[in-house]
Amino acid sequence: MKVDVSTPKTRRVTLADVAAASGVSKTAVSLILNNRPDSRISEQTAARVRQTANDLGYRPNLAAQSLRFGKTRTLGFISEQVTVTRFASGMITGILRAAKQHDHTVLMAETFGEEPELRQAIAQMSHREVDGLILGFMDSRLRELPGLESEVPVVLVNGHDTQPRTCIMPDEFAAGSTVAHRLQQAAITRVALIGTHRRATLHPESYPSITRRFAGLTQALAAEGIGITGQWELEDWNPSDGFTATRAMLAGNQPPQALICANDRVAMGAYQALAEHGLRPGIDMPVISFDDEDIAAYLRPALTTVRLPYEQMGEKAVELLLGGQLTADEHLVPMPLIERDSLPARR
Amino acid sequence: MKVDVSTPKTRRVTLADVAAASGVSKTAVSLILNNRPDSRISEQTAARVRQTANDLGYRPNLAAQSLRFGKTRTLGFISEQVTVTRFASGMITGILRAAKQHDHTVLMAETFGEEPELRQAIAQMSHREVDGLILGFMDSRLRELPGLESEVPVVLVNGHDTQPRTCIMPDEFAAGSTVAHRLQQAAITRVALIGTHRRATLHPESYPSITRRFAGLTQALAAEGIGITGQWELEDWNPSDGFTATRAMLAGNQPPQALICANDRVAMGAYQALAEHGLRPGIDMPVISFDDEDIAAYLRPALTTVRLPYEQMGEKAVELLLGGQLTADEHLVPMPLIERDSLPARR
DNA sequence: GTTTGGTGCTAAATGCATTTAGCACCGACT
DNA sequence: AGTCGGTGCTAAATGCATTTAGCACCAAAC
Repeated sequence: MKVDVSTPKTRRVTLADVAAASGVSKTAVSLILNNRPDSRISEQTAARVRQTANDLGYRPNLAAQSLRFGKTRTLGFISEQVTVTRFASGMITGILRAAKQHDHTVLMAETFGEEPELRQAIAQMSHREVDGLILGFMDSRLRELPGLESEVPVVLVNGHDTQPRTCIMPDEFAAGSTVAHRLQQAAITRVALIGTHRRATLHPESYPSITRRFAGLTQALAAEGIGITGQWELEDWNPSDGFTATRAMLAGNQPPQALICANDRVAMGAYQALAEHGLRPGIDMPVISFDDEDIAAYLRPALTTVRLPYEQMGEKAVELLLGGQLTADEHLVPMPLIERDSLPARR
Repeated sequence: MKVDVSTPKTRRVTLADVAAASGVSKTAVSLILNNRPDSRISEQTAARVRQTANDLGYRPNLAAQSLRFGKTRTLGFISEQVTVTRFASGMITGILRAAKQHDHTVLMAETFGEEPELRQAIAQMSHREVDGLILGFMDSRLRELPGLESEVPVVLVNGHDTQPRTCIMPDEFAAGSTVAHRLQQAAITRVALIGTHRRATLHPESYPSITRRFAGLTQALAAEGIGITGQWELEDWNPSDGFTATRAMLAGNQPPQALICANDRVAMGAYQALAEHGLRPGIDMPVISFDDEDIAAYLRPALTTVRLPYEQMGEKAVELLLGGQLTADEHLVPMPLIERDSLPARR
């Protein structure tokens, strides 16, 4: 059964239609429907026109409005990798929610991590005359943004430009304190750091997030009087890396009282290595981590971790863009501790 | 240091500018730049105009074009839950990729699973005059779509309407055969099914995907001569559910030779229960599953699973929308088997 | 009586690209 | 000489909402 469900256009109702139907000029209708303050239209006429507009189901044509105003009530979101993890999703959710609040819609593009794609997406978006542009990155590498000479206001989320530019970052440094303080409360005095980042260690200025995460951690641990038994440098932060590192750590002769994992995936690998060693994560060996990906809740015991607040970051980006004056500041968003079951209760 | 990076608009280059700069009429410029076939403009003039347009960096104003054509070269994507899992992300990626190929951009909205939000999003999008609408659902419940009397062509991804409507579904039934056949190749003759779905069993017509998944499975297993030692009904399909069910299964007296898990999260729970029982997943107990979420690759041993092809489904949605005649058919997209390490090699 | 000030409304211009209808000119043919 | 058919181009209309400038009318004020 082939049913054609493509639909022939019925002509839409225009301002002129409403004007004709209510016997006034287009001007009058426009003034009335937009509630222009000093329009001096009689309340009678106004009521009649409003009624007619309503009956006819009139909605102003957005293309026409855009043409007049040079504004589209649209925001562009260009993301490096939507595909990867829950991160971009959180960002999208925050952006969508905030945009809706401001009666804006969101145009999406993805660069798949490629620079030409990024350039093209930026061109595409400014061509579409978005009122603001949000660039979301997945790792916070410093970068030079191509093709951004255009006139669109821009906010970077989770990344920096070599130019001064408005950007939004998670407060990784403070997160270090959060973790150290929490460990101190659990009366832990010796920890192992599973997973520093090789490239970040080599080029700290290129990986501000990771660098701050560990700087905050080291400083706060020292302040709380917690010793570091060792730290393992990794190329990547996937479960298999965490597994290898933890295994190596366990083969050493300096057993820590708890594990700080670079992120949740590393923690997952740590769980696997601990299990292999007959150690129960969270009981025989407390674990705390960063990010709060989906898997954090899936692990057994569920992982206590410091959340990357992507949703709030997305919201904030919209607020800044639509809220008026954009200044080239860096905005830090706090990272909340998500208490689950991999770290003994405070005492 | 406060640097103002909001940017005052520089007037954009219009067709009239190009016309003036090259000393011809707007008509001529339009004809030339759009390569109108029988425009009878001399090649000399054309070359000159093209040069000027290029020098000035002229780009046609899309609002003006939309106004004329009533087309926006924009697709709307309304998703039930971007937040949840990699699924919507895969869909987005596919849609974005295909849209770009057709030189369209994508407007996003999210319903957060609420019907009023869905209705509003649909209204919003048709108001924005999108050229097509993609509705993406996360569970494939049959549903009645609100506020869809409008004139926009629509494709549903992973869901059905009570109206005849174009929709795209994963080929769950065939996936059942894939799994059964693969098990047969591994010489397995008795399996346990971890996780049928309570609500889906009660209302099969409301959960076509789940229903088909198990119908395909049951039928194909029978055809391959593989026996089912038992199946566990679950309320939800999260790791904790899989854990509970597998534990119950292990307490029984009919040990299977392999586990078929309802999805990857269930499989993750099954891994945990097996480990608790001293059984090594994939070695002492082969496991196969459905979906191919991120965790499938993270598990140890990595999980062999049948992928939900969301990316292809997103692409297909765009192709159908932009490819001309839309018919109210259901399109099935094959689900590929992703071989990893939780099922012994074929022989 | 006529200037002043409201009041209630409208014509026309604007933003920009596209398209229809058609003008002006030239060479060729009758 | 007059007509026909090209060729090369243009003026004006169109799509739609908003805004500026201003018209027509009436009452009050001088």
